[in-house]
Amino acid sequence: MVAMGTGDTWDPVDRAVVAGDAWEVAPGLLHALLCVGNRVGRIVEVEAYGGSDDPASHAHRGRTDRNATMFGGPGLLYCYRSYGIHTCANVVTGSEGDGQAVLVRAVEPLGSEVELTAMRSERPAARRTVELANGPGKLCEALGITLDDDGTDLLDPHSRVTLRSDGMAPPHRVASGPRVGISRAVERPWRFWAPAIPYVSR
DNA sequence: CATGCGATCCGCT
DNA sequence: GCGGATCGCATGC
Repeated sequence: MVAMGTGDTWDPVDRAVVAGDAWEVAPGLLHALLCVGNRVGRIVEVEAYGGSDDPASHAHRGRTDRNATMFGGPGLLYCYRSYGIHTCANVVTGSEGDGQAVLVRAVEPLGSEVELTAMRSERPAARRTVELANGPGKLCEALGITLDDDGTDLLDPHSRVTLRSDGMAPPHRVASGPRVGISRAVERPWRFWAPAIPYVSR
């Protein structure tokens, strides 16, 4: 059985953890907790996106109104609208001005039965718990992350959306492969996931 | 189970 | 105008 508790049961991760390059930070975020109030998801799949040197990154062509948060400094939450419909959530990494971020692609839903019920009601299409948050748009809908949360400091314990750790270490072995849904820089194996976990995407 | 497509936003061509 | 860091439904095997 998983640990139960509210989102503020645990401390936010240290900012130094997310101050490195995205491709180095990303696997270390596996098993961390993405918390929105009492809704909690354990991160089981991520993708790293670099700054101007990464053709697949939103930051590749520099700063715009949409991606400004990517340049705002490590620990911020960068939210963007995908395909006109879905919201995706990223943890900004590196140094201020870099434009690096880690996309959260899937979480294992945790929290109390009350919160799990709330998440299921957000996603009636999910027939099983495994399908609740096994995709970047799905997890935002299940947890209640919207574009209004863009720019949130995930490491401020008082923020509505936070990045925390309950002490569980990242997986001993991390699986990696090409990022999903991109056409450039496909050769970079910057998608990372916890192997043998049923909550990953696709 | 595999493939196709619509929804509909943002940034670049 | 078009191509995405997507998802869910419809269709057809």
